[in-house]
Amino acid sequence: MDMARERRRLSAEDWAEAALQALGDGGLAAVAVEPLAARLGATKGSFYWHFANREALVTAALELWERRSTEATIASLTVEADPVQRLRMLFTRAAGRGEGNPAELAVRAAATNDTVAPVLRRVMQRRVGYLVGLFEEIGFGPAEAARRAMLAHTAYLGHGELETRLPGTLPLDRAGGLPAYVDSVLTLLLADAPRQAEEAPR
Amino acid sequence: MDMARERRRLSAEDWAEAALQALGDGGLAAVAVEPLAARLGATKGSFYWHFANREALVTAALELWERRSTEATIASLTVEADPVQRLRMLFTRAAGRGEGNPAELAVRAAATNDTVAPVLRRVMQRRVGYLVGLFEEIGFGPAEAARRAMLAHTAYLGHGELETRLPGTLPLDRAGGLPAYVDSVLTLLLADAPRQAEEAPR
DNA sequence: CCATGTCCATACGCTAGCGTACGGTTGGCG
DNA sequence: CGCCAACCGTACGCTAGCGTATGGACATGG
Repeated sequence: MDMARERRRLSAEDWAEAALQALGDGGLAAVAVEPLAARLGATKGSFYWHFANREALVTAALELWERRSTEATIASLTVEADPVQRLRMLFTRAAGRGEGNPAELAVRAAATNDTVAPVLRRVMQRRVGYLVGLFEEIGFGPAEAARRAMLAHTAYLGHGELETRLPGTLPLDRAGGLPAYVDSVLTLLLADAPRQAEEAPR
Repeated sequence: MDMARERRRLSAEDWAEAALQALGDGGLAAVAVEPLAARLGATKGSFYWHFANREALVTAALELWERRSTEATIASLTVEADPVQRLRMLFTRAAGRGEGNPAELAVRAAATNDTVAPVLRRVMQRRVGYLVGLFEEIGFGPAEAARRAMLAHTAYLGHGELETRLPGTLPLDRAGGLPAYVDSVLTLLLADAPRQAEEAPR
């Protein structure tokens, strides 16, 4: 009677992986040593061999998350040359996943935590920076690009929150569904797009 | 030597008020009986006279929050007749407060909690519903109004999150500041408005 | 084949916070 | 005044989770 639960020894990565999983499932509070140990079929003895304390585990999980978020964004980046199409891809991907991005939501929900805050800040600044570049590439001037990037980003944040936390709150059923919404948002974000180079704010 | 801490007896409202305060300050986890008792200069004996358990306290605090959020929105509503101006007011108020809305952020961060979820859902649905009505009043059809309301709402959510959690992440310094941003967002949200597409003030 | 370093289980102590039991105040009313 | 009910303090038990101590298992090279 060998269960699916294998009996091999655990590495620090195994713990970090499980921690990230738990973070997505139950929030930062769920990144707890003893529950995780039980989930992994091990005990605290194993954990405290690999990590100094709980905070180190949280840090490791966040590192994992940060790396993957960044990689994912970069992956989306390299495919398409046209910035407008890149923007469309980003929005489609962001809005597309059914249940949203639980890990990110958990990280954001724990934004007040001292371990979490700097990681989150880095990720967001990278994102906004990328978006600003995108809008500049499209042809907006620096100021207008920053404003549109910020609108795009905040809309992304709010959307993800609604999608994963309160599904069904979105009034999309009578609004043509998600694709129509993405189209609409993109249209608004690109309203009055200049051909290229600079533009003068109204 | 009479301290500022008065010695009068506490009501359930006092506890609920303190709980709401703690919620804003330290999140849902900070709504804890013993710390609050200490903060109020009382003990658990008092608390468990007024409330059955911690969850009842959380419920009371949320009730307080829900009522006030609703009242605040309604208050903003009754002043101005022009829907475009109402929208502008909403955005200006939302973006204006310096440190944001800590209580709301705490509630949203605790969205997975079973006590919190229904309250949050109600508030958000009311908000979105109001926004949809606003955009319809402006002249958009139901579907388009829903989409723009959703964009407005998600942008509001994301903005509040950034403002209170990660101040300084907003790339507004080189984008003309917050008023310019609000103008820009409003312009985009009202792009191609059917009827009286009048907007321009500075 | 056994010794050493790696990895883990068990057992323990400690803390914060929930909830209960119960006795003591306090204040208004008869 | 005196009494009853509302209100509160104190003490207690309980749980979950952190962190430590220590001995044992297990592989692997000498």
